[in-house]
Parts: sequence; structure tokens; C-alpha cells
Amino acid sequence: MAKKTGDKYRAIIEAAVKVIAENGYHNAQVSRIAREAGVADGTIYLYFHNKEDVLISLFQVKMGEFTAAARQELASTADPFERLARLVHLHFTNLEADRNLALVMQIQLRQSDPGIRRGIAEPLREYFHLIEGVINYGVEMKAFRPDLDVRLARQMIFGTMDEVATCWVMSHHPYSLAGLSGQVYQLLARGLTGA
Amino acid sequence: MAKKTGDKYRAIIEAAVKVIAENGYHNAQVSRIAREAGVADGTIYLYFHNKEDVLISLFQVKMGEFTAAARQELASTADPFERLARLVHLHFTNLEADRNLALVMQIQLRQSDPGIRRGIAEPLREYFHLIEGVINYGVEMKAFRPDLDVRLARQMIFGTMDEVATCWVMSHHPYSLAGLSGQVYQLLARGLTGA
Amino acid sequence: MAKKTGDKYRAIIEAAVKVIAENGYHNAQVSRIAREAGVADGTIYLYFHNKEDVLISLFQVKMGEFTAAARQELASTADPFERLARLVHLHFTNLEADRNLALVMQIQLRQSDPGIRRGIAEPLREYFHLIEGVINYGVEMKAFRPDLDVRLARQMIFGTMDEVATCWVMSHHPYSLAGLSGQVYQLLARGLTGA
Amino acid sequence: MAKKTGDKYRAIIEAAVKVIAENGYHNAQVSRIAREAGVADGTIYLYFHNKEDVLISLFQVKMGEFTAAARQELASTADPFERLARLVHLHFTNLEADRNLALVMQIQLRQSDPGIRRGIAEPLREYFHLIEGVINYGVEMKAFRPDLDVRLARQMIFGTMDEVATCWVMSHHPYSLAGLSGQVYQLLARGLTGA
DNA sequence: TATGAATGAGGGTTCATTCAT
DNA sequence: CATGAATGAACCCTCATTCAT
Repeated sequence: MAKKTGDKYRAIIEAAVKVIAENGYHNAQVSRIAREAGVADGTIYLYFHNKEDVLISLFQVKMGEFTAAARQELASTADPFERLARLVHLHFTNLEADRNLALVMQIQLRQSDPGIRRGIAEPLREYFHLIEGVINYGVEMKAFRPDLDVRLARQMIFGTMDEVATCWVMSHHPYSLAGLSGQVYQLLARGLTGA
Repeated sequence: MAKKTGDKYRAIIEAAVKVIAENGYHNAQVSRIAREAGVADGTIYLYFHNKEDVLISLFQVKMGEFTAAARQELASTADPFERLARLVHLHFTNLEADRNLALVMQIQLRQSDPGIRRGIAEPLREYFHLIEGVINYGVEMKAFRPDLDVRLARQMIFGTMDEVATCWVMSHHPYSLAGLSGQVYQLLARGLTGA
Repeated sequence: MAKKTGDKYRAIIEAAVKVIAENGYHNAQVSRIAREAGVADGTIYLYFHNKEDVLISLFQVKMGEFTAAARQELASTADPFERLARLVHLHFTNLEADRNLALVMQIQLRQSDPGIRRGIAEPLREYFHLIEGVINYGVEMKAFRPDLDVRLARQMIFGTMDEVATCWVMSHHPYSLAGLSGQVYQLLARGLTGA
Repeated sequence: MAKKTGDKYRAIIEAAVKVIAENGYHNAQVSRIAREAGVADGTIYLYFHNKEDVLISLFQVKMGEFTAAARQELASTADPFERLARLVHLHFTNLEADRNLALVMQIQLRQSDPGIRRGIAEPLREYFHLIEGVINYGVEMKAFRPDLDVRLARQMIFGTMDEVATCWVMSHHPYSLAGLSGQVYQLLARGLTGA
């Protein structure tokens, strides 16, 4: 039970993103996800423990892929400021690349269900860890202020990117999210260095 | 129908904060809120259109009160930096004063239900407007950078405070939220001025 | 309790006819009837035992008035055929005179609730008795067939008039109900006499 | 959704007839119908859109079957009077064969709910059409009066049969309904021919 | 008499999950 | 592995009725 690989596993994940994005979390019935994925209702339960597990897995897979890619990308530059700039840019680029996924990540997944929050916590923590790595590296390299509270700094960085991204998905007027990464980087960079 | 004043109106709002904080929005049965408020189930519907309206009204009342108080408090100082400092401090103080309310505001109210999002939008917009007022004032007084993008700056300020507050309510180890306002202010102020 | 006279008693009855005709039986809330009658909800219960009693009383009053008027009108002619003709004409004229009342009588009052059926039975029985009087008189006067089964004859007369009236109120194209009384009389009269 | 065939579909229909006959439409809880049919509550909604749809479908199935059988039966005789006699006899025999069904048809189905009235209209119209066919045939064959208003004649025939049947189901003293068909036929036949 | 705010019982419906095939 | 028909628990809301004023 709950075989976490295979074509159908991915198909269900992708179907869930689409169905949840288009219908909202509460109208994303298991049967609808199954139909979109081209499998029977019961098949979902061969790959996932329950509906909540689909959501959580979706987040884990997508977030995991993003974090891994970002980790690699960031490691390829030694400049602390460049790392921060790339972080913001990757964050925005990733969301802008798949609007459905962005909708699910920024809006639909913000459920208060304890189980979901718990399942989301771990991949999120890993991303937080990545951000804190950027901060610590900047401090070590004397690029950022030495008296930075790493956790607060991370909360500022993530909080800002998250809020900017949420406003973007909610907006009725289309504009480029990645196009904002330069300015957002500037704001954050100043906060981390300062006068 | 839907008389939006009176002792019972307030009693139901307060009961809703408590019950939703303790059980989550989806496990907060109307009958439980009614019992906590000391009224009959049906009485809820004399003051609110439906369960969703309770949550929305709760937000509107609490957020409205906070925004009004903050507006007054901020107006009492002419220093742009002091205004920003007070904004952060008021934001945190307000949430720390009522942990149940904070839980509802930071966690339970983040529902993807379209109706809830819609009901929340207006009071939130007003708060955003207040924050943007602080930014614009700082720019006018030549305290903040003249090239600031007001919306991005607001997203940084709100996003940061929101993320800090969310981590605080989710934390298992108790610590003071208001106690962080100084450092958060520093981070933000630097971002708005900067080298 | 349940004072069955007075201006408000009549006002409530008339309000009930209007509200039920316009909104249907299931949307005819007591509070709506009260508002239409210009009294408080509770006042209804000073004049009626409960909502069902309003319905039943409405029927009793209206049917009683009609039966009494019809009885008098029929007595004023000695011709058995003329009596039957007048019965049909009065039945149709009465309904056509107040479309709201007709709607309530032919459609809305046809509820399956046992209480209502019971309350309606008595005034209806009196009307049936009146019809049977017309039949018996016709037989006695050797105008109608001597072998008539009075009950069946009454069922034919009432059933026919009732069906014609129901089709009339349900019809979307307006036409005169009373204008049909001549033909309906002919059909019935032939049935009662026959070759 | 709403698969309108199969054993369970029929079982639910039959269970509904029984439960509604015994408890009345408004006291016929879906869960009671489900239990009587030997299925789960939710299963009802695999075969019907909602509770109202159960009642409407019940009528459509039963009325459809009756109309079809009657159409065939009537076609097997060329005598206009015989056709009328058979119509009355079939109408009564059908109702007498299933007292529960008769109760539902004559009493419980006479709801003022717009949805029910609408759902009932079509099968009823078909039956009306059948009756009018009998009348037209009689006129064509010069058996009935040439000046008959077909609609009024149909209303007399149906209204009379309906009223006789309603009195029969409502009666506390048991007697044969089909046993009345001869006399009822006589009454109607005379009305259609007449002196 | 009259008011109208408050009461609280009661049921239709959805949908995640199962399991016989 | 895959299916999809069947399950049944869970809850919001309405509205007739009451009673303190």
C-alpha cells in the first residue's frame, strides 16, 4: 500500500495540482482528481494513504524538487549577494513557471488542518534551512551584518517573498513576478547590511 | 436579520475566537460556538448570515478595531522611523495580547474558501493602506529612499511581520513576540533606507 | 387564547391567503404572514392555535361563506336544472373573483398533512352535502334519473368542477372560468339524466 | 450520477411507495426509505438527484407503466363505449391493486411544491392525451356528441375518476373501487352522449 | 392585548474510503 | 495492480413557537 513511485503516482500528483487550482481545495473531490488522472477512485488509495496524503505528497514532491534545484544553483556562486539575488529570482521564477502550482502553493495549501500543516512542515523547514544557509554564508563572508538574528532574517526573506508571491497570484492584472526579483533583492539586501 | 450589534453579537464573536482557536475552523461546529456564547444555535443566525459570516465578521471587527487604534497611535508622532517602529510594535503587541485571536488570525483565517477570502480582503486592504501611509510619509520626509516601490515595501513590511507572527503562534516554546519588534524594526528600517 | 373574531383575525386570514398564494405553502412563514397582516409574530398565536390552524381556519371561513351564500342562492329557484346550473356557476364565479384565493384553494391547500386534511374535511363535507341536496332534489322532482347513486353523482359533479378549476388556475393563458359554466353544466346534466 | 435503472433503483422506488404511504411525504426521511430498500443512505443519491426526485421518478415510472398498459389495452377494442368503460375500469383496477401506491398517488403526491408539480406534469399530460384520444375516437365514430369540447370532456372524465378514487382511499370503510367502474362509466357515457 | 427576540429540534446531502470482483 | 459501486458518518440551517416585557 502507498507505493510512492510510478507513472500513476506522478499522474495523480499532477492531476491534483490541476484540479485543486481550478476548483479550490474544498471542491477537489478525490473522484475528480482520479478522473483527471485517468485512474479509478480506488487506485488513488494504492498510491496514497488518504486525500490529505495526496496534498502533502504534492507539496513534498514539488517543494523538494525546488529546494534541491535551488541548493545546486546557489552553490555555483561564491558571492553572498549573488546567492541572495538568485534565491529570490529562483523563488519567483519557479512560481511563475506554473501558475496552477503557484495557486495551490500560495492559496489552496494554506489550510488550517493540523495534518496538512504537519506534513508541510518538514519540506518547508528544509527550505528555511536553505535560506538560513544563505544568511549564514553572508555573515561569515562579512557581507551581511554580524549581529543578524538568523531566524528573524530568514523570516523577513521568506515572509517578503511569500507575500509578494501571494499578491501576484491573487492579482487580476497580469504582470511578471520574476521581474520584481531585482527590487525585492535590493530591499532585502539593504535590510541585511544596512547603514 | 443579521443585526450586527449588541451584547450577543460580541459574545458570539468572542466565543467563535475561542472555539475556532481550540478546534480549528472546520471542527468549530456552530452548536459549539453557540454553547460557548451561552445562546441557542438559532440565535447565531439572528446576528450572522451563516457560519462563514461569523468568521468574516470576527476578522472585520478585530481588524477594524486594530487598524483604527493603530491609525490614531501612529498619528501621534511625527518621526517617520518612530512610526514604523510603532507599527511593528502595535502589530506584535496586539497579537500577543490574545493568543486565541492570534491563532485564528494567523492560522485559521488562512482558508482558501473564496467567500472568506473576499470578506477578509477589504479590512486587510485598509491595513495595507495604513502601512503604505507610513511608507509614503517616510519618503516625503526624506527619511526613506526616494526610489522605493511603495507596494513592494508594504509587502516586505507586512510579509515580514506576518511571517514572524505565524512562526510565533506555531512555536511550541513560548517567547515574547513583542520583544522581537525592535529587531524586526531594525531589519525593515534598513531595507527602507539602506546604503 | 385563540379568539376567533375581530379585525386582526380577518387581517391574518387575508394576509395568509396573499402570502401563501404568492410564495407557496412552504415559503409562507408565520413571520411573513404576520408582517403582511401588520401584526407581530406572537399576535398570530393570540388568534390561532398554530400555523396549521391558520390554514384550516382560512379554509373554514372562506368555504363556510361560500357554502352559506350558495345555499341561499340555490333555494331561490325551484327548477332542479336551474339549481345545478347555478351551483356550477357559483363555484366558478367564486373562484374567479379572487385569484389568490383560488390558488390557495386549488393548489396550496392540497397538502397531505393529516391535520390539514382533517380540518378541511368538515367544511368540505358540508359543501358535499349541499351538492347532494341538489341531486336529491332533482331526483325527487323526477328531473334526474331515479337510479342515481347520490354519492357517485356528487363525486362526478365536484370532481369535474374541481378539475376544471384546477386546470384554470394552473393555466398560463388567461381565460374566463365562469364562461365555462354553461358547457360544464350541460355535460353534468346529461350525465344525471341521460338517454 | 442518477443512474435510472437497475435492481436498486426499483427497490428504492418500491421502498419509497411504502414509506411515503405509511408516513406521508414530509415524514418520509431519506434514511427510512434507504433502510426499507436495504441500501445505505448515500446509495439513494447514486440513483436519484434528491428526495424530490425520488417522488417524481416514482410517479413517472408508475404512471408511465400504467399509461403504456392502458394504451395497449384500449387499442384492442374498436367500440368507443367499450374503450371508455375499459379506461375507467383500468384506472380503478390499477389503483385498487396497490393500496400503498394509491395512497401516494391520490394523497401524498398532491404537494404544492413547484418542483414536484413540474415533474408530475409531463406523465400526467400523456395520460390526459390518452383520455382525449378516447374522446376524439368516440366523436369520430359518431358515438359521442359532435359538439363536445374535448378538454372539458377530459376534465370531466379525469376529475370524476380522480375524485371517486380519492374518496375511496380516504374512506375508513373498505369497499371495492373497481366495483364502481360500471356506474361511473354510465354517468360519464351519458354526459358524453346525452339526450 | 401586543410584542419580537430567543429558542432548539430535526433531516437532507456530500464525499472520503472500502472491498468484492 | 486496478476498478467503481456502495457505504454511512457528520453538520449547517430553518422556522414554528414561546414568554418576559
